Amino acid sequence: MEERKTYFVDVILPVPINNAFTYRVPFEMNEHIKTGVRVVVPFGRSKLQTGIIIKIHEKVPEGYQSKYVEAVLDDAPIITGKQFKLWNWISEYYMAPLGDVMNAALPSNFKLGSETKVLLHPEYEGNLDRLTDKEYQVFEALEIQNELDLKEISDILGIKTIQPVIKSLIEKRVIITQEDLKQKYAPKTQLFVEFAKAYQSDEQIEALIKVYSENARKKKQLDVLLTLLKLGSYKQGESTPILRSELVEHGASASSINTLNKDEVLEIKRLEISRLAEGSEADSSFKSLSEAQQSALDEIRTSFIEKDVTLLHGVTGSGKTEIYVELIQEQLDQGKQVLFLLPEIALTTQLIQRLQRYFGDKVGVYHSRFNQNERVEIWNSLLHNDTTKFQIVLGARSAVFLPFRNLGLIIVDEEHESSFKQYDPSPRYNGRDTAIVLRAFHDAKVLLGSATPAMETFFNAEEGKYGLVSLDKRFGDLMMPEIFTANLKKEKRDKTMQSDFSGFLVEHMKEALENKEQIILFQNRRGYNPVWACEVCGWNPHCKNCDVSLTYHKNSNILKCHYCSYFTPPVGACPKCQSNRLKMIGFGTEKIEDELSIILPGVRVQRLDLDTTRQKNSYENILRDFDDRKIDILVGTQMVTKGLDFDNVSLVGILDADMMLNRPDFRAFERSYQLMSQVSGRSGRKTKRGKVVIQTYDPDHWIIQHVINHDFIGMYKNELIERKNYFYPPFYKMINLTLKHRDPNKLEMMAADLADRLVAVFGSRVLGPEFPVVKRIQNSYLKVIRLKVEREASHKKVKKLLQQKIDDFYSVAYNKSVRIIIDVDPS
DNA sequence: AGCACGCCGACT
DNA sequence: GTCGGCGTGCTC
Repeated sequence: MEERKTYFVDVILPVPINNAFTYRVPFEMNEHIKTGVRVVVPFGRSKLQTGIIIKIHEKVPEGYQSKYVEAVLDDAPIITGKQFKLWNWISEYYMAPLGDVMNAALPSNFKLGSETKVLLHPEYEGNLDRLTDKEYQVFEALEIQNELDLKEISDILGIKTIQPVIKSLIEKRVIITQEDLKQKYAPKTQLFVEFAKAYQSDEQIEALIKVYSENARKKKQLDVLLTLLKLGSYKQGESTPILRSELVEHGASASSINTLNKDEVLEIKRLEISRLAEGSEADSSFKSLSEAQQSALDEIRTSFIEKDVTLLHGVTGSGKTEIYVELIQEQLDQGKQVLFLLPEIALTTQLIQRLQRYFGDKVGVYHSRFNQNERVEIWNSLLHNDTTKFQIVLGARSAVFLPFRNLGLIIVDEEHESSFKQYDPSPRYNGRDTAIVLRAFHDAKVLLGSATPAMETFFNAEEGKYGLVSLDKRFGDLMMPEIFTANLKKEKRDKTMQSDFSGFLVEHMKEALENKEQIILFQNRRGYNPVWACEVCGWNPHCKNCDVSLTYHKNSNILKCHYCSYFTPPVGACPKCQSNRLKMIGFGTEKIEDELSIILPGVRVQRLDLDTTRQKNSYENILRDFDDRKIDILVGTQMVTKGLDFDNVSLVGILDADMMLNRPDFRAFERSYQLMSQVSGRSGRKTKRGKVVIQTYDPDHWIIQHVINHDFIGMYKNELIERKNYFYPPFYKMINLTLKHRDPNKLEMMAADLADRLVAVFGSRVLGPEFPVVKRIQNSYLKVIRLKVEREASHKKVKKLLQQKIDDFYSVAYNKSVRIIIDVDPS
C-alpha cells in the first residue's frame, strides 16, 4: 500500500486573534487540501468555523492536540496568492489580526459558516432528472426538513467534501443559502412585452396591423404595436421581448398595452435581467480632449515610464475624467485590468454612469450598497479570469481586496479624501495606500487624482517619489469662482446678521434667486448639531452612555446620540434649575432650512445630508431634483462637496468656516482648505463666473486667504512648515493607541503604565495619555496615547517593538481587561 | 469576537 | 436555597 502522509494545515479564522490555527488533515482529504481553499474546522467548545488554509505542512504541533479538519469547501482556491500577500501586508502594517483582514476582504457570501443553512430555492420548479444521486439525497432531505446546515448535509451524504454538491445545487437553483434569502432574494426582473405566439410571422403581423388600423377606436393600441415594431420586437419571424418601460417611454400607453395583452395580441412576461449590466452597450464616442488635457495625458504617460505612482493635480472642473477614460482604454487595449477607487459617497454620482457609457458592461461597481450577489459576481468573474466582463472595477476602498489577475492601472480619484481610511471595524487601513502596495504585486501603475492633494501625497510628489502632473485650467475656459468673505465679527457688531446668515450672504442669495440661479449652502456637520440647552443655567441633555450632548432631531422630535443609538424625548423643563427656558443652540442643516424659509419666503430648500439620504435612492433623487431646478437652495454637509456638476449654480455659501479651522486635529487646516476649495468649485457656469461667500470671524486667516486666491501650493508650503515644526506627517508617521475601559480610575492607571513602557523605548515620540474629545462612548472611558515616529524609521521595527510592549503590558494581570485600539496613520 | 466557567446579589 | 449578573481566559 502506498504510504500515506499526515498533513497539517494552518488556517486563518474570522476571529480577532493574531495567529493562525493548525489542524490535522484526515487522510481522505489529502488531495483536496490546497492553500487558499476554505475549510470547516471545529473551534472552541463546540463551534464550527469556516477559515482559509494559508499553509500546508507536516510539522506536528507541539504543546496541544490538534483537531481535525471537518470539511473542505472548495475545489479550487477562492483567493489568489497576490491577495494573500496583500492581506499579510495590511495585517502587519496596520497591526490588525489576519482574521479581521479576511473578514473585510471576503464578500459575506463566502463566509459560509457551519451554521449556514441551506433551504429549497423558493422558485425551484421541481424537475429532478438533472440531479445526481447525491444532489437528490440533499433535495429529499430538504423536502422533509426545510433547512439543513453544512454539517447535517455532510452526515446525510456520508462524505466530508460536500462543497461540489452544494455548489452544483446552488447553480441549478435547487437550493439557496439562508444569507441569500435574508437579503430578500429578489432576482432583478423586469416586465417585457412581445407579440403573442399567434403573431410571429410576417403575414400574421401584417394582418394584425391591418385590423387595428381599420378601427379608429383602436388608434392607441395601433400606436403600441407600431412602436413595438419600431423597437425591433419582431423581425422576420424572430421575436425579441422589449422592456415594457422602454415601450412606455416611447409613447406607448400603458393601458393599451394591458388591453392588447388581454386580447392575447401581446404577451407580457417577467424576465431576469443581468444584475450589473443594465442596458449598457458601450458608447465610445466621447468628447475629444482639450489641449491642456492632451498634454496632461502625455505627461502622465511619460511620468509612468519612470514613476510607478503619479499624482494628477487638476483643479476642480479641469476634466480629469476624460484623461482617466483615455488611460483606462489604453489598459483595456493591452488586455489589462483597471481598478478605479473613489470615496464612498462619490460612488453614486454621474461618474459611474459616464464610465458605464464609455465602457459598457466591462465596468463593474463594487460597493457596499450593492447586494452581495452582485459583489460575488464580480469576485468570481475576476477570480476565474473571465476577460469578457468587469475589466474595470469601480469601487470604494474595499475593492482593493478583489482577486485581480492582471492589473495594469489603479486610479485613486479624490485621493485626499479621509474616507479612504477605514476606522471601524479593524483593519484600519487606508484604501489609497493599500492600492499603492497592491500596485507593486502586479507591477501596475497608480494615478492619484485630486484638486487638493493630501499633504503626504503632494510631499511625495515634490520629493520625486511620485510623478507630478498639473492641470490648472478649467475645462472649456470655465473661470475659477470669485471668493468673498463675510465678516461675522463686523456684522454682529453692526447687527446686520439675520440669525445665522450674514447680511452679505443674504444679499447675494437674493440676487442669485432673482436671476433664477441656484445656490448651494455648505455646513460642515461636525460640532454643529443643534443642541438643547437651558438659557438660565446652561444645562444641556447628555447621552447616558457617552460623553456627548444629545442632538435634536426635529422630524422625529427626539434627542439622539450620534455615538450609540440612545434617544429620548425632549425635556420640558431644565432638571437642574427648573426653568422652562430651553432653547436650541448651534445650527444644523435642519435649522438652516427653517431659517431660510423665514429670510427668503417661498424659496425651495432641500437638505442633503446623512439624514435625508438614508433611503436607497434618495441621494440620487435629490440631485436629480436639483438638476431639474425643482430646488432653489441645496443645504448640505460634506456630501455637497463631492464631484457634483450642476449647470445653474452661481453661488456657494460656506456658513461657518471657523468651526472647521478650529478643530483640535492636526489636519484641521488641510481639511478646511480642501473642503472650502472643493465646495467653491461647485459654483460657476459655462457663461458666468461663480461666486462663493465664506462666513467667518477671521477673514484674514491664512487658510481662507489661500482659498480666496485658489493657491493650493501656497497653502501646502505654509502648512508644511507647521507640520515640520510640530512633528506631524508627512515628516512623522503617527500611530494612535486608544485605551478603553469602563472604570475611569483603572483606565488612568493602565494608560499611565502603557505610556511608561512605551516611553522606555520610544522616548519623547510618545505623547499622552490624554482624554480624547469624546471621553466616554457606550459606557467605556477612553484615553489616547500617540506615537510620532520619524518617517525614515523602519516601520517594521517600530511596530514589532510596539507590539512587544503591548504584549508585555497585557501580561500583567491587572491590565488584561483594557482594550487597546491601534490606529496606524490615523486620518 | 464568542463562549463557557466562576463567584456574588434578588427572587420562586 | 437558586437564577443570573458580567469579569476572565481560551480558542489549534
